[in-house]
Amino acid sequence: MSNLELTVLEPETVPCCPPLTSAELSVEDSVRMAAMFKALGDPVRLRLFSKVASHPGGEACVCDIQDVGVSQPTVSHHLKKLREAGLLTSERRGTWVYYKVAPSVLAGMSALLDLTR
Amino acid sequence: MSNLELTVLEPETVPCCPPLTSAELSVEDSVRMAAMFKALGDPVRLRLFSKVASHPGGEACVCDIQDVGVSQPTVSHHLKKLREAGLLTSERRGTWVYYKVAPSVLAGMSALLDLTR
DNA sequence: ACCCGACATTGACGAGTGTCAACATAGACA
DNA sequence: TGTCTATGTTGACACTCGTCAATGTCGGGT
Repeated sequence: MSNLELTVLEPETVPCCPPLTSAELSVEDSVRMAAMFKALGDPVRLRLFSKVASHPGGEACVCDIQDVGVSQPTVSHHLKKLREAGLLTSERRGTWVYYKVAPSVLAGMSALLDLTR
Repeated sequence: MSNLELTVLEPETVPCCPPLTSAELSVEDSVRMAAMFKALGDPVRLRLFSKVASHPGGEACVCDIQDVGVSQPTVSHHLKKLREAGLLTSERRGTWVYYKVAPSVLAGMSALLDLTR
């Protein structure tokens, strides 16, 4: 199931946009990128994302990262949002579900904010 | 007046955080950075920010960028949010108010998302 | 078959957000 | 002073969001 979502998001691995300082964002790009920024625009989600990104191997199961001060359903809800935004992918292995970052999308966001060029 | 706000935001020019992939974000940092991501998490705001950032000289008056499909008060409202998030600074020169990007803050966000190191 | 632990979904609620019309303010210029 | 233009503020409204309790689902073990 989560594999299907991953497939859907795959085409977006193409580098999104030139740096913000070099050209004005198109309407469609602004909608797409704003959705990603929005996903990181909540402290709990940003911490969850940070925990996954900094975890050894670049992936973590929910049990490793769910200590963020909110209830388990809320954690699950936020992880779903991050997945839907294309920032995380999930995979079930036995009892646990593992989340990992979607590196190409992150690189796109970084490039968008790059000021050096 | 806007100069006062600029002064308040000045201390945040210190590079915020290590890259997300290298260490887990602290609670306070996640609150602070999430507020910035949140400010860019609306398509209209992201386009306004893009228009300012890509404008020659790195600054633009409202009249240059207000063609984003919403009313003038809404544009003003969004610019205020971007200012409060520390992403833009404003300065009145005669009839027009000029907005420019706060480069150090942007650099901090870019560094946070940097995957190369 | 049963239970238990890991994670997701549903439904509900208060708080926050984006938007506009109406109005206010501040400079420039006659 | 008065008027026009540029921009900000206020108040209201529909809608979205973050959160939790309750419940559901899926796998592993006994």
